[in-house]
Amino acid sequence: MAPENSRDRREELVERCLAAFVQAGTLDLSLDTLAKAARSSKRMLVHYFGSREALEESAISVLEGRLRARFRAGAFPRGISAETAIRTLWDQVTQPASRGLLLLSMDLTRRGWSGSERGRRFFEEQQRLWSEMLREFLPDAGSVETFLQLFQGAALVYLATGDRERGRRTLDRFSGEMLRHEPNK
Amino acid sequence: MAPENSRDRREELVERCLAAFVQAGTLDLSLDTLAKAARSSKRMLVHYFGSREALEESAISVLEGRLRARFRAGAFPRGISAETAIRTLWDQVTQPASRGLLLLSMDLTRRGWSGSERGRRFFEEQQRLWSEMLREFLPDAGSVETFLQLFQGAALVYLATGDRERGRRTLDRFSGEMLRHEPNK
DNA sequence: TAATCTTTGTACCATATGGTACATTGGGAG
DNA sequence: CTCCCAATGTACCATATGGTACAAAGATTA
Repeated sequence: MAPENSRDRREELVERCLAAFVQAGTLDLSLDTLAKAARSSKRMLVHYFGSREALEESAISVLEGRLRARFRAGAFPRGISAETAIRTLWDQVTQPASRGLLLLSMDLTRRGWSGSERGRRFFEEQQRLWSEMLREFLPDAGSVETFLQLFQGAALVYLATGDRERGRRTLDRFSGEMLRHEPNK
Repeated sequence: MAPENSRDRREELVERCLAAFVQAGTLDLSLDTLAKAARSSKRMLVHYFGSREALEESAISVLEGRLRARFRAGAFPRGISAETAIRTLWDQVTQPASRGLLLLSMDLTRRGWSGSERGRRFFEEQQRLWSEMLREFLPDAGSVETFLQLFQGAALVYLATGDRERGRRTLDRFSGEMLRHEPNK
């Protein structure tokens, strides 16, 4: 069913653009490329969003909403062990189908450290999200902090090499450490 | 002393361009910007290197040479503890003066995961370098692998937030774990 | 129906970019 | 001195990019 009013059309366009960004693994698509991928035209993108910047902002907001839903606190069943949660996270994030999403997140993070305030905000929100989600699986704030950094390093290695195993090994090792110090509960 | 022959001039130019890349924290500088930073002209850059791509290749090679010298196996005195070595590495890498170098390395790594074969090669060489350097401080290959990923995640967080402390904390924690399992030697 | 508002295409523009053509200079070799 | 080749500047070109002008075609409303 085709969208009826202008707001619906805008929303449909932003969905399609986000899909294109995810597929490309970056926000760095020209308006023409983007429009083609979204089955629209540069003319219409500018018409509905006013500028490329505004379009990007809309797409990022939608992306953040999705990630919030997917990685919110309580996204995993309460009962499962830290090992299971960690393993599941890694398997999800490094699924081939998720690669675009991971690349796009990394692209935003990179924009953050290259000076983009929006990129920095995105990064900080993801950190917060994951921290809250992990708090119920890991024993203390320090282990959450370590996990986050280890996971990000693992993700970076995965992106650069395509090898899921390196990260899986180190995360398993991390889980093992958890166990050794917190063998119960 | 001014360079005399054509090869010297080329080398001087590549040094200056590398310095510009480091200062910018990325290879993504236009030839004009680059030329200005190198006190030369686009015309001359093309004259000496033939193309932007060749220029980048030269600069990357020089960069790799420097990193090889700085992070080679044996770069640290044999006797020092893993804690000291790790702490020193972190302090060096996150020194404000090193920020451009870190950014540039990350930029190359990103190019690697965005499809650049050269970027991938750069990344793998750095991994190899650091592995060899760390082998004499860490007890086994697994801990080296974990350390590398943790360090890279820490560096990413440092770049995105500017906060050196987060990484310092998790690396100290990692050192502590080492100690707990390998209290002697 | 007439008037108005939204949507859309086509052609265009200004700017940036990597790179080239051409002419000029300047120093060393014969 | 003259010839030649490297070095260099200026102007230029083709392409890509974000964005705009203008006009036409629907759709909506008075």
